[in-house]
Amino acid sequence: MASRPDPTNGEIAEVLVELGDRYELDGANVHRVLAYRRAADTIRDTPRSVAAMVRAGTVTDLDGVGTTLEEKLVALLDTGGIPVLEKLRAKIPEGLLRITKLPGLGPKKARRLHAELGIDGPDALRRAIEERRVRALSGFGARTEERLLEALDRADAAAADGHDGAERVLLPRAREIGDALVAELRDATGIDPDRIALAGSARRWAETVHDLDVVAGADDPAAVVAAFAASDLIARVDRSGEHGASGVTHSGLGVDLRVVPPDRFGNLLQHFTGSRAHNVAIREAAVKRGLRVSEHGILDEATGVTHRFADEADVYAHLGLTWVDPELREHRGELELEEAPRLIEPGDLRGDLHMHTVASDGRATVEQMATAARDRGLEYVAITDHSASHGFGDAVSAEQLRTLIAEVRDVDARLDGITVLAGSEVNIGTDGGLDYDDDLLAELDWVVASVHTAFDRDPTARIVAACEHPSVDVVGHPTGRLIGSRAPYAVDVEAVIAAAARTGTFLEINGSPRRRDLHEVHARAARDAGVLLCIDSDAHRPDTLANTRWGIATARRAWLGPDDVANARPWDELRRLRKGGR
DNA sequence: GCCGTTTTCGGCCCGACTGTTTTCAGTCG
Repeated sequence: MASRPDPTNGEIAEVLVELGDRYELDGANVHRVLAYRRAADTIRDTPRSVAAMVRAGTVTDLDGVGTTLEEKLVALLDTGGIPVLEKLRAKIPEGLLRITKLPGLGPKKARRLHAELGIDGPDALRRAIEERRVRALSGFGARTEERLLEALDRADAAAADGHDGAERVLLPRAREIGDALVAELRDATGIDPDRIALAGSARRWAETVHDLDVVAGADDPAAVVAAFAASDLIARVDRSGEHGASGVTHSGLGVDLRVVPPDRFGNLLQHFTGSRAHNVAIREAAVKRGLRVSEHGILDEATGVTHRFADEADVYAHLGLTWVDPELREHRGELELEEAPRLIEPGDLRGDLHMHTVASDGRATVEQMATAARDRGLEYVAITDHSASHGFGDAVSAEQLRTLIAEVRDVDARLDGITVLAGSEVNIGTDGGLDYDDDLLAELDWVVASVHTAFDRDPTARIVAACEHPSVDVVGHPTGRLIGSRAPYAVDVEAVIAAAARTGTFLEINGSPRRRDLHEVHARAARDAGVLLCIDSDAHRPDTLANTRWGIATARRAWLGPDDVANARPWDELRRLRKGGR
């Protein structure tokens, strides 16, 4: 019998989400639906292969995975499907799932539309509204018909534009707008600078942001709301009241503003920073102690007293929890911490070991990159242009690499205040081999090995082979994903981590905001396996040297401290840590 | 469907808003 490849954790999670969605439309108990979604979240966040855990009989070790789900996962692995999912697929039309994505239309209403009017998707819904049949149902009215028709039109328009209308923007764009808005509101109102902040996923430095949350504690909320409405950054205000407003930026990013009296700013900031899973876990734990947590305060049910805090740290203290940095608030064990970990900070980075120059596809010279890096406070950089097989006319032949090495040596000798290292970002070939011969590679101070071609040609074996090479210091962007546009290669990250640990190879956290590769979950697993991580900019111009900030964000979300990061060390220390102590 | 300092059954996080209703269910974040 032909064996099928194991589903990835992401694929397993998708199946469970679909099961939850279809169960919900089938009228299942809401907690059962929630159980599927929670298990999906846990599985998506698990760094090890969940398929392997299922085979080993240990999958119920995961939070929220019990014997029933285990049975379903066994079936998924053995047969490629889950019987009840097939039944639900036959019973619940695909189009019904689609219309629950319309704002204002949830599973309960969709279920009734299906049961009572036979509506099985967007087209049937539109027809029923046009024939005024929807308003005849109890609980529906003319206003609901109007809103649903608008929502259908917007969904069609978004589809015509080639997206699904629920876009997430990359963090740098979101933070640029969010930080500017916060600064503007602060300047316009004279509010205490410690009582206004960007919250939500932007404050957690997530990879992408769905909308911005701005929270404030002010004695005069109306002034903050007025400043928001007057801001040039806000294209349209959709709602406005005495406690806040919501609107849309010129680029279509939604913004929610909430304002409370200063004495409860800490509660508000905690609530809107999230994540949802973090907050749910906090509230569940609090309930067991007779406390009810919300954005308005912490209610002690025994005394009836609501405790409010101006500072977020006091919210955590009152709940008996360790305050942790926002980047950790993803319900990945942070609530069990007895002490907040010292996370890596931008100032901890001493070097940047992945950047390009005009020798390949960069825009600046070796000297310009080195000078810019020095001005940013770095002690050392490695110049790592693409290697001989890169193509695009940007390839660096062996002869050109020798010339480049000489140029780097020259710049290093002339420039004070920074060490400039000769390196390369070497392609890993389809056979796992590298572009330059071993003697030339051995001349380099620093070698990044990356997959840039033939992503479907066994990337795991090729990367593992690169780890075995004595001159390879680090694997660059190990999974090759581009956030929102390209899935990771089918690489077994566990196997790569194991190979890196065994061979003393470092793994990169590429700081390009659309890469952030390794992902935080894998970076954390690598650290736990004893692998050192490199946080690099992959800069192609002087200004993108700043991309290490996004790599730092991923590292912090991976719980990494300075000791876990190779280039948080002085070069003299790091050079001795390279494999073989070269 | 999961889970246990309320422990193998009976619960399971919180509040605002909306539109539909005359007190609330559904949706959303």
